[in-house]
This record gives sequence, structure tokens and C-alpha cells, in this order.
Amino acid sequence: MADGFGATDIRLPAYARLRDTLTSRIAQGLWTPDQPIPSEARLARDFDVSVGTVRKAVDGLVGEGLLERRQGSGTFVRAPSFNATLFRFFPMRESDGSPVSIPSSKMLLRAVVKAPTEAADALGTIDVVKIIRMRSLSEQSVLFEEIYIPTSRFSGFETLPDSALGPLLYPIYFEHFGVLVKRATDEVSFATASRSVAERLNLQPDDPLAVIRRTAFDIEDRPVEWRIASGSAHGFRYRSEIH
Amino acid sequence: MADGFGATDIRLPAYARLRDTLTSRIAQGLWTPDQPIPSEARLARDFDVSVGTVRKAVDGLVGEGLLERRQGSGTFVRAPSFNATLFRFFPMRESDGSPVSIPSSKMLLRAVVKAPTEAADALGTIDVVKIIRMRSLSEQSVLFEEIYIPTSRFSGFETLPDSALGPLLYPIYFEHFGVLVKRATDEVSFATASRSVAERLNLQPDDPLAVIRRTAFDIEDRPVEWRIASGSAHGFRYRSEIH
DNA sequence: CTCCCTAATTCATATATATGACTAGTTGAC
DNA sequence: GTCAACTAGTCATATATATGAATTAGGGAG
Repeated sequence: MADGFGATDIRLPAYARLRDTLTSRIAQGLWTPDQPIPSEARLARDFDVSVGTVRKAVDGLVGEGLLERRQGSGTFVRAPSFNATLFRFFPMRESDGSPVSIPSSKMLLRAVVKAPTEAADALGTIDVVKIIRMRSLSEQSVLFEEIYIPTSRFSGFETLPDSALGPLLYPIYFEHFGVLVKRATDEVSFATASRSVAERLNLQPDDPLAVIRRTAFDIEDRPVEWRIASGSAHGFRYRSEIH
Repeated sequence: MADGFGATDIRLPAYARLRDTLTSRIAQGLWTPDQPIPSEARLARDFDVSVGTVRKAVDGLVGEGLLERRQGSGTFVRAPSFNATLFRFFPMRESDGSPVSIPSSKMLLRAVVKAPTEAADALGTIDVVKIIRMRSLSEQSVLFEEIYIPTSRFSGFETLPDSALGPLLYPIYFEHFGVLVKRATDEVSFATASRSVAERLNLQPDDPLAVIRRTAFDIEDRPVEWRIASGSAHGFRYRSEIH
């Protein structure tokens, strides 16, 4: 490893190896979003490549949204929050037309359980922590969520004090367990409400539901969370851009 | 215009101006997907920039999906078909589990009309051709579509011979009217079937419907089509990747 | 005719270098 | 203390060049 790249595949081109090395450093939290990573010239010296090669590596990570360039001041790790909120499927508005303020979250259960089939398939393990949440917008119950995370990555989640639990899970994953969610797959379908779900969402049984199944992946593309969320189909709206 | 770039903004950097110039040539259909555009070295000579600058311009267009590089043979205009089919929202399978073969399309109406409000808002004009289509998978009616296209861009569409009309509209737009659809926005929501739509889709009135509203844009980002499509919510499934 | 080798062409990777634009911090006049 | 000017550092743009890898076309041996 005299080349300074670490454990990257030597057959890959230099820019790809550097990109992978940088990715791994970001994943390790070696650099924080509030200060610049080493300059392009510095990285070029450190890894013994030209600045052009550094730029190409960084270009890739900027494209992936991991890094952010600021001309004149440096290149920064991007704050880890991609907008993954499931509320984007339910763009509710106040009666006066203004956007709803702050989503709130009520955790109804945290327990170590054996994962149901779908979750186990997605996560590759049956040892999980199960979380049940009710999510609301301006006092109104909007989304009912069942969430499964592997105990192997989230040991002790079920015993975290309530005070450590904000309304957003992904920052908790990162701050307490070092798990950085980088991407997710949401699959939307329609169903009708079971009695129990209907009750929690203030709907009638058999009312139409939008059901979203999500698998979330970390920076190294390992599945780290599976969830299934339900909300009234009447509030559902989704915009998909195709190119 | 002694610089060969054409009517691009002189304040922009060279690579951006070249990118815009290339975009416009692609839009004009000057280059076809079956033969390479001029080589990087050639473009560099023609536009009096370095190959590095040409690469950067081409990189952008490759990223946008307009061009495609093939090492050793050249750079090609990409076949204009981004996968925009609305059937992707209804991933039906045969009873034996195999994927459904070929979607078919039946045009029920073509007429010059005044656009309804939503379509007029999206297109910026009320003078449109209205198209009604029924779309089917293996003999089964799946999607009911109302489509509006501005007469200013599609004059004479309503009188095209049936023989000119394949199952896909976007190739027709391009071949007969020079309109290249480059991107589209699909907005999915949920409703219940009116009697007439229910009848056409073999559903009961008040059965749940997935409704997709699409606005399609050309290469210069002008809206060129608005449509509203309905299908049974039970067949609906959509996968969204977030990064 | 078939197959292999060669050569030419094209994109892919990589280096070295120069200049411009922008930012943030420091200096210095007032 | 304030504010303008300066400066060092950083990314952005651009050029020139070299070598590698992949493709295609053509020629020659068999």
C-alpha cells in the first residue's frame, strides 16, 4: 500500500481508486461538514496523482451528492440529510393553503423481535429491532409506520432514552450508531385499511390506503433499514421526474 | 460569430457554450443515432478549443443522456427513447408470472378542441389537439388516457393517417413534427372511478383509481404535451429511488 | 473464402501547467 | 473601531500533450 490508496482494487484507474478511498474516509466520519477536506493540490500530493485526477475523483462524489464544492473556500462533506421524508408523498396543507409546519413523531414501540419475512429478506437477517411510530402533521395522524433495523448494526437501540430520540431517525442512526443512510428505495402501492390501521389513522376499515415499503442503504450499499408505512390514499400525491 | 459557436451567450465559459451549441444541433436532428458525431479532436479544431474542453462539454450531454460514448468507435446521439411508458406504474404479469408481452394502443378520438384548464395551464395555450386512447396489456384494458398537444407544434396531427400511428406517441412527435420529448413530470394521485371511466376499464364505479398527470417537455424545456391517465389502483406499483 | 494480424481511429486515463474567479482573513489608513 | 485594500488559498476554466484501451477496416496467409 505504498501508493496511499488503501485497500482499493489495483486494476481500477487512479481516479476511481481515489474516489473509493475518499468515500471510505467520508463514511468513517473522518471529515465533518463544517470544515473543508484537504485541497485538491494537497490531495494530489498526498496520493501522488495530478490535480486533474483529483478533480475527476471529486467530480464523481459531487455528482453522488457526497461532496460539495465551494469556489474560493474549499470542498466540503455534504450534510448527510437527503430529503427522504415519507411526508413527501402526503403534501398536506393547512386550511388556509400554507404548508404544514413541523411533522411530529410518536414512538409506540421499540423491541427486539424476529423479523417478518419481507423485512428479513430485505435486511438479510431475522435479528432486528422493531419500531412502531405514528407520524402527524399539525395534530393530524397521517402515517403509520413499522420499522425494522438489524440488531447487528443497532445494538441497544431499544434501550436508548426517549430524550435521545428526535422526530427523525436517520440522524439518530448516524450519531448513535455511525450508520449513514445514503440512499433508499420506496415502493408505493395501494391497499385497503385493516381495522387496526384504520383506527389509528381515523379512517374507516376498507378505506383506500397508500402503502410505502422502504429499504434504506448505507454508504457501502448494505441494507440497514426496512419499513412499511401506510397513509390515507386521499392525501397521497407523488411527483416523478423522468429524463 | 467568428468563433463558430453560434448564438450562445459570450459570457459563458467555452465548455458551456459548446455544450449548448451541440444541444441545438442534436435538437435540429443534424446528427442521427446511427452514426457518430464528429470526433473530439475534430470538434476541438472546428470550434477552436482544446480536446479537454470538448470532453467537458460532451461529459455534460452524456450526463443528461443526450449523447453516448463508445470507446474506440465514437460518440453517438442517444436514441430519443427514455423509458417514459406509463405502464411502468402498472407492472402486470401473466398468470404464469412471466412479464407481459407488448402493450397495445387504441386511439378513440383525435380532434382540435379548446384545452381544459389544467391542460391549458400546463401548455400555455388553449389551442390543442385532443387525443383519447385506451391502452392494453395482453387484451386487458389497463390505462385510459386523455392527451393534449398544442396545435402550434402539432398542426395536422388530427388528420394523420392511421397507418402513421404506432403504439408510441413520442416517436410520432419526433418523426412527423420534429418535436423531441426530453423529459416529463408524472404526478400520481388517487381517485375513484367515474361511471364512464369505470366502464372502459371494466371496473365498478367508485373503484379506486390511480391517476397520473403528465407534462412532457422538449429539449428546450418547453411544455409540449399534457395528459391524464387512469388505471385501477390495485394494479398500481411504483418504485422511487432517492439519493 | 476464412481467419488472423495490423493499422488507423476514437474515446479513456493521466500529467503538467497557466490563468481567472471567488472567499476569507489580515493589514493598515483613517 | 471601521472599512477598504491587499493577499493567500481554493476551486474553475482552459490548454497541450502523452499513453492506453477498444473498435473497425483492410490486407494477407492459408
